[in-house]
Amino acid sequence: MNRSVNFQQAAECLKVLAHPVRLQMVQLLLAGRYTVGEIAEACGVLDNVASEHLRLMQRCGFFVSEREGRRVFYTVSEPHLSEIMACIEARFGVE
Amino acid sequence: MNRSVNFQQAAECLKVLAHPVRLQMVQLLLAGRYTVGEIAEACGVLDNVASEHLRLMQRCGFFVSEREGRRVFYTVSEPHLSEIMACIEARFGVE
DNA sequence: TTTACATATCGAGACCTAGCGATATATTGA
DNA sequence: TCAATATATCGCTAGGTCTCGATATGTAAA
Repeated sequence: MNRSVNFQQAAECLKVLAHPVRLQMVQLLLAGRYTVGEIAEACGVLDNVASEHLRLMQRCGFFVSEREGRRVFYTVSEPHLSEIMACIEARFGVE
Repeated sequence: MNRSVNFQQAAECLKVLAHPVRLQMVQLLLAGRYTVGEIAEACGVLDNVASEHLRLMQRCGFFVSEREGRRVFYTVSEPHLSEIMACIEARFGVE
């Protein structure tokens, strides 16, 4: 038993996930593809703040970005993210 | 869709989980019941450091402690923890 | 080519966290 | 009671994170 886990790397990624705004971004992007402005508005933060959060999420492989004109769209790129979010919803979801 | 989630509370608990030593503690305690000293040794940290990590885990409901004589045993008390750990192992486990 | 728009980056300040040594508390046995 | 063991707490320092306003970059429309 006790499958070998890279705790260091796992902790770094969990730390990125461990922020209320970033969790909200994950839930949003699991449902679709949105621009920085749309994400910022949905999460109630300034555009530059959203941009920095998105950059962190991108750095650890959760999201990818695609520019279209002057907009940049973000999408989920980590396959396990929906599973992890499901666990979080199971524990912290309210009826 | 988009089940309503308490992102604030979820983020706080994830932040507690997001530490390599604490992740290791979770994996250990999912497999059994151990004293502070045993946990500290297994995780390669000083007893007082382990004690502080364990207190954090206890505060957000992941662990509970039971004193027996001069020892204190810790066990997992959060039912979703094994599911969450399974997700983490699926993503960050090495073969 | 100038202007507006969308996003990204920078620098600063406030706040938080990790880990350590020292010390305190609790329990047991001599 | 005194000493030993096991755990918990405290005070400190170093380093990290969050958010903001300001500014920079990239793109398209006028």
